[in-house]
Amino acid sequence: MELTARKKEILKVVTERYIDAAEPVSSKYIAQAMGGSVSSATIRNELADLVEMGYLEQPHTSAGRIPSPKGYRLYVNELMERRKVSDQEAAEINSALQGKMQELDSVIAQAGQMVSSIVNYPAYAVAAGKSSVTVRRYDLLPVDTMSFIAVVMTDDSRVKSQLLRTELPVASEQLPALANLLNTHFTGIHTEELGTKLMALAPQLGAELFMPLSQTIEYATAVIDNSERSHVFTTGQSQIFRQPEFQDLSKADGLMSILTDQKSQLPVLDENTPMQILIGPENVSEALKDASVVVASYDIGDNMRGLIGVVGPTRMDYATVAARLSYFAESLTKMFGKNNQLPPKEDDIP
Amino acid sequence: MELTARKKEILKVVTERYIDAAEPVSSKYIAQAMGGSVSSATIRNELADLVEMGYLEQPHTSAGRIPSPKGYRLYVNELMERRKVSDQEAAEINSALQGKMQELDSVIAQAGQMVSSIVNYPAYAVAAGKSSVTVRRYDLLPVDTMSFIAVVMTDDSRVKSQLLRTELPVASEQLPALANLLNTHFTGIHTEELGTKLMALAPQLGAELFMPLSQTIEYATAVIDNSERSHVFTTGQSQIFRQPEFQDLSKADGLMSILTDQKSQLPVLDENTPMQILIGPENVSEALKDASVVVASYDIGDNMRGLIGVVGPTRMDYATVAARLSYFAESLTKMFGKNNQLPPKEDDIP
DNA sequence: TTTAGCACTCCTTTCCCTCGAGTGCTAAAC
DNA sequence: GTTTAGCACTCGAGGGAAAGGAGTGCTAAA
Repeated sequence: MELTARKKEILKVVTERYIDAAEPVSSKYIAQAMGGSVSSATIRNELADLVEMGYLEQPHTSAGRIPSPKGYRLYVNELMERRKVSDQEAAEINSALQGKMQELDSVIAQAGQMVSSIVNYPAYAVAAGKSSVTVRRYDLLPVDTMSFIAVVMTDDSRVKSQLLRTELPVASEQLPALANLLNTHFTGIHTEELGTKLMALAPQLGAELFMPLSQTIEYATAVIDNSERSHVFTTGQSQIFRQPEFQDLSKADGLMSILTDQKSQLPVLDENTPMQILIGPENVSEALKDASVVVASYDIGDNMRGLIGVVGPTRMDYATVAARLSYFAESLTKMFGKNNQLPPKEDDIP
Repeated sequence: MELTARKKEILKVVTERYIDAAEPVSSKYIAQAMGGSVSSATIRNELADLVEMGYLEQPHTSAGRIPSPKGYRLYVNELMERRKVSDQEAAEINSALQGKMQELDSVIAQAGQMVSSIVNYPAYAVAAGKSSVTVRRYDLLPVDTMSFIAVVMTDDSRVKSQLLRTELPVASEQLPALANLLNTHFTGIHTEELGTKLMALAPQLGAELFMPLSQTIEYATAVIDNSERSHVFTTGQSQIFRQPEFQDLSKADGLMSILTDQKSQLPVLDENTPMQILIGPENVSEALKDASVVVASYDIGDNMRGLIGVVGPTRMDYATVAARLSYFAESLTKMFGKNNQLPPKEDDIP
C-alpha cells in the first residue's frame, strides 16, 4: 500500500494532536483539523490503512488512534517542521546562559540543569571526548610551615586546588623545587603510573619532601578520578511526573531508576553527529523502551565534547525539544569558541 | 483529665506501631502488644480519653487511632527511646564518610547526600555561620602571555581557581607584582568595596595591568557570591515516594516543590541548638504542615557551621532519624576537629 | 472514491451491595 | 470505681452491574 500525501498529512495531524493532548485522536477531529474538505468516514478508511501499515495504533477497537514508534519516526524524519527557536525562546535561553558558566569545572552539570529547565523534561549531561585525563601542570603555594595549597591543572583544562596539611614542617623556599619535581616527572602520565613513579623517586627524597609530594600526588589522583567525564549528571527528574503517561508511580519507576541509579544506561551520541532522536524501542536500554531520548553534543574545544540528553515520553514534543536543544548546544559551542578558548597545548611556562 | 502512665504507654505503642505500619492502630493490637494484661475494651476506654485530650486522632468512627501532632510531640519529648546508633549503623555511617570528604568546598552538598542515603528520607544541607565572606589571599600563576590562573582563597577556607584569558599580553614577570597589589588592597573587604577600590586604583595603572586585575576581582566576586552558604542543597527527593502517605502525586506535590523550587522555606536551626525536631504544624512553611523535619548542625570550625535537615512524613521514624543524624553530625564535627583543622587566622605568607 | 447511516464495541463513571475490621455503649462482673 | 464481655453500629474497601458515550467498522448508496 502506498503512503499518499493525504495519509502523511493525517499522520502529522494525529501525531501533533496526540503530543499536545495525550489522548487518542478521533476521525472527527482529524476531518475538522484538515479543514473539513473530507468527511470523518473517509478519514476512518485512511486510518484503517495507516494502522495496517504500522504507523498508527489503536488502544482498543472503539478508540481513536495514536502514533506507533514507526509513526513517530516518520514524523520526526519527514513531517515535523524543523523550526528554529523563536526570538522569545532564544532570549530565554540566552538569559539562562548569561553569567551562569563562570566555573568551567561545572559546565557539564550546569548544562544539564539548564536544559532541563528549558525543555521541561528530565535531562542528563555527560562529558565525551578524551578517554583519559592527565595532569598538565602543578603549582604549590606557601601558606604556613605546616600547610600549602596544591593547584592542579589537567589537560582537559580544569584547574583544581586544595589546602593540604603537612605533618612535618616544610619551608616555603622548598616549594618551588617540589613543584619543579612534580612538573618534570608527574605530568602527562596516567593515574596508575603516578604511584609507581612516586615509589621510584622515594629513596632519593627525605621524609619532609616526600610527604608533601605524596600528598599532592594523592590529591591529583583524586582530581583525575573525580573528573566529570565519568559522571552522568541528571536533573529535572520530577518533570516526568508532569507527564500523564507517568502519573502512575509504577509506570514512572523504570524511568526514575534509570535517571538515578543506572545513569550509565542513558544513551550517548556517536561522534560527528550533532543531534540524535531515539524513539521508544529504538533505545537499547529496556527501561527506555517506552520513552524517547533526544541527545545533542557541544564542543568545549581541544577535543572535549559535552553531551546533553533529554528524556521524555514517546509522546514528547520533538519539534520544540529538538529546536531548543540544538540552539542551546550551538550557543554553548559558540560561547566556548569565543570567550573561553582553551589554553595552548604546549606549556611555555618557565 | 490526667495522663496516667498507662495512657502514656498506650500512646507510645500507638505511635510506634503507626510509624511502622502506616495504618490506624486497633485496640486489639494494643492489648496484645501490652502483654494481654488488659482487654481491648479497657484500651478502648483509654483511647477515647486520649482522643479527647488531643493526643490521638481517629480517621473515621470505625477506624483505629493514629497520633496527632500533639501526640507525636509528647512521644518525641518523653516517650521515645533516645537510642544510640548500633555498631552496625555506626560502621555504615563511618564507611560512608570514609574518603568522601576530600573536597572541602563541597562538604555541605556531600553531607546532604550522605544523610539522605543514611536515613532514607529526602535531606537538605545549607551552611550557617559567618554572614559575609571575604578573600583572604590571591595568587596568580603564569600560563602563557595571554592567560594566567587566578587562585582565590577565602576566609572560610575555600580555595578556588580558574584560568583567565587576557586581551593584552601580560608578561609573567608582572604577575607577582599584581598579586602583591591584590593582596595588599583587596583582601578582607566585602564584595561592594572591591569594585570601588578597583576604580580608585584604576588611574594609577596601565591597561595591561588593569585588565587582568579587574578580571581577577570579577572572578573573586563570583567566588564569594557563589559561596555555598547561599545555596540550599537538596537530595533524595524521590525517597518521599516510598512513603505511603505520598503515593498520591497530588499529596507529594507540595513537598516536592519545597524541595526543589522553594528550598529557602526549609527551616534552619537556632544557634547553640544541636538538633531540633519540627512536627507537622509546628513548621512555619505551609507546605510542611503535613510533614516533619529533623535538623542538626555540625561544626566546620572557625565559626563555620553546617546544617543538615531531613524531611519526611509526620509518621517519620524519629528515633532512628534522630540517632543517625546526630551521630553523623557529631562524626563530621569530630572529623573537622581532628584532620582538617582550619588554617591559621593570620597569614604569615611573605 | 466518498459519504451517510447505523449497529457495535469498549472504556468510564456511577451506583449499589456486600464484607469485615473496628468501634461505642451497656450492663454485668470484679 | 474499674474492667470486661457482648452486641449493634459505622464506615471504608472491593466488586460487580448498569448506564452513558465517544468512536469505530461496515454497508450501501451517491
